[in-house]
Amino acid sequence: MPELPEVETIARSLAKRISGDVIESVWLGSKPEPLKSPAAEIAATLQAKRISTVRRAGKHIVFDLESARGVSSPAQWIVHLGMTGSLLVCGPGVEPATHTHAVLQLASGRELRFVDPRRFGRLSVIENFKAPGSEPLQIAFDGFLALFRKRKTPIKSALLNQSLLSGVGNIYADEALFRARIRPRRRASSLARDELRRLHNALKRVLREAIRLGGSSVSDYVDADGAEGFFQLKHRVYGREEKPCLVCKTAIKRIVIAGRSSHYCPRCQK
DNA sequence: ACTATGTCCTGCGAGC
DNA sequence: TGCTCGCAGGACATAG
Repeated sequence: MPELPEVETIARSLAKRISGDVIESVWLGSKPEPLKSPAAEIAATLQAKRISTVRRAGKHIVFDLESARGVSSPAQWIVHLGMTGSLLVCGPGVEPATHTHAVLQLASGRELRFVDPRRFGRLSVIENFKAPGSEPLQIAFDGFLALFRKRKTPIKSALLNQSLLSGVGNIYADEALFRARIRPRRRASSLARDELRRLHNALKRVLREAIRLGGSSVSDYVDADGAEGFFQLKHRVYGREEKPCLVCKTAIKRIVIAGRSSHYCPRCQK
């Protein structure tokens, strides 16, 4: 489900709602699948901690923890939502959704629930988490250029590689490439400097606008308040196979690159 | 070191 | 109505 704009939206709504709240108890589902750290370690790290901040790093949600007396702790709870994960703040009376894998009881009386049908999401605790790639909204153009200059892989695959850029997923890769007028199968190393300039700018514009609109709700994505995003209304190629290009009316094509569907306009994108 | 492919899961809609 | 198939916002392991 979630790429950078969706994760940013979720992190902001969580920060607004549960910053300062204290984790009183932790329940983790019996299937250990979604746990990257041992269940006992996660429970022990979260227990009795105050959530000082919630923020995004790449596609990860980072909960900064402190001891309930306010002493900051290096420990962080890291949640990766995979394809279908969601974090919901709700009252204790609300019936838990199927595929609820973790429930945190908060001192305010509310619960923070992690729900994930496909179980591609991951929970872990770690000290001083750092996402591997660069933040696309932070990296300067020189750094952006250096990431791709020597890669022979298609630019679409390079954009999805989280150790290069952190946070770009399938929707925003396609949308940025359309706006930069670059075909997804082009080898990254074949892109001229001005093409990479367009791509860098297009990616930043697309991500910023998507954050402003609360992300893309393609099937069932909602933020921690249950609110939908609206960027899906601005998609120009993603999910528009065979529909007319909004610029030139040519039918949008769908191809598969690295196992992921990729959408582009064969006329606008070179 | 880089690149391509398969696999992990459940659920939904299309087509028969 | 009920089935089978293909597809889905992601990231790893593995093989070349």
